[in-house]
Amino acid sequence: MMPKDLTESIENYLKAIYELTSAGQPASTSSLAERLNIKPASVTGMIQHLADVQPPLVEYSKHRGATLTAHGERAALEVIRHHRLIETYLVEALGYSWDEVHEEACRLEHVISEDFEQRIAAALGHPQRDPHGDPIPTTELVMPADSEFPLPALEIGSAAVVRRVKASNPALLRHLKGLGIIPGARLSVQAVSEFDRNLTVHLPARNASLVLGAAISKHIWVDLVEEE
Amino acid sequence: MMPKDLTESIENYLKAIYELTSAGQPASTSSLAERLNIKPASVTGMIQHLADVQPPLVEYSKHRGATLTAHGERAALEVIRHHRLIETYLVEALGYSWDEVHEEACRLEHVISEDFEQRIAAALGHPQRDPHGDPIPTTELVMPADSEFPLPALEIGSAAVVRRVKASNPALLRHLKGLGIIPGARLSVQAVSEFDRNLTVHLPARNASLVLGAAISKHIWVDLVEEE
DNA sequence: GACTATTTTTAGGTATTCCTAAATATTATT
DNA sequence: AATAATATTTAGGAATACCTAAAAATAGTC
Repeated sequence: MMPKDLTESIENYLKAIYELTSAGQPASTSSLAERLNIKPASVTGMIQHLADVQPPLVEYSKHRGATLTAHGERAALEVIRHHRLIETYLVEALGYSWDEVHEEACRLEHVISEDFEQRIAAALGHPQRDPHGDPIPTTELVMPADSEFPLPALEIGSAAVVRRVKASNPALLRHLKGLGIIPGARLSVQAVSEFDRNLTVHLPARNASLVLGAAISKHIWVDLVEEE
Repeated sequence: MMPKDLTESIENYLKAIYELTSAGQPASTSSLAERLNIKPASVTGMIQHLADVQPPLVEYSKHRGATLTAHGERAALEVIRHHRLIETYLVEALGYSWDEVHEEACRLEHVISEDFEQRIAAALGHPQRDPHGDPIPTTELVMPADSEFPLPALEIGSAAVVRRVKASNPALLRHLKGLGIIPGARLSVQAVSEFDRNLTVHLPARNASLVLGAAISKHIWVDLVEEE
């Protein structure tokens, strides 16, 4: 039942494929290459390897991209659970800020034991989301269902709450925290600029409005809230 | 000033050389091979590499073993500091027992950042020894001086205190804890068996005596204490 | 001091994971 | 439907860190 242990490199590929395929499409060679900072030719080689391994970790047909098999998905969720628990632990137990945790978690996620995972999960009270609001897969490796969606899809005037800030760039994260854009923040969209997709966002808690470019707003995921 | 970052493999070699040369002799190819579970031929290759790198990490002359350069020693002490701080953190903050920490620390020691190191050191109150009593190098990478010595060198009848239990085998560590042989334990040697070097050890706290074979006793390091 | 046993080194090889450059397949445009 | 642009794959290579087998050096014994 327990799959062998995978190399750090393979775990990074599986994690990247998981995230890229969450949109419903297979992960293309070039999208993987860009995300992993590896040349496309190398990605092709690794994908072919992951499809050949027994049991196969990905399903692959030439020029058509890769998706995870059930085995591959389990392995990916294991790494994602590690990553998100570690990020949470660094913030909650060691006083890191949310912009400092990504790199550390990226290195630690591949080396911690299942025992370590269980202990920090217990120490944190089995959290359901990490400091960026990303859901933490359960011990049984199920990704919790969520209902949030990217901010650009929010209707003008609807009240929403920030659920996730899907960014790892430390400077961007500090910037957003400075603006009050953190999980739990209430907001609504007042206007959309037709050509550049800039959003004018209102934050009732600060009684302030600000403008977010499309490159930022797509990383902010929100959920609808009842008006009060 | 800051040396490049070393591979996990190189860090393991440097740590092993540090420990093997602490006895005053250069580390031989075969002793390194045995400690690292690597074939001697491979060790020769790596030692030559470590001596050729700029700046050199080891000093090496053929058939005569390896010692660390100042650079190599700094790198080794960095890894050892990581290892011992992590072991301490696992016990103090996450409830591990002293026999469960070695493997976890061996993996984590290579991937934590200096920031992580500083944070756990601060969280622990900058401890001077790890759960096995081994001294933790300072932030400035100085190994604290110590006065302890192996139990077989303790004179019969002298009161001593256990300072270090230099073992990583979990079963042995559990055994010794069961016997009361942990850092801080008072003891004295009542008798030495002439041929097998077995020691009859008395533990005043338990008002009990026990016999330790030479293979165990050499891993127990003690310090003299004033009689009261 | 010669000889044997042991240790160490050299030589050549393997697996992993990346690379570049060239060839090929797909997609978009006219 | 042909062509151009883009994406992907193939082919061949490099670095790291191991391996085995054979050669060479050292150490121990008579």
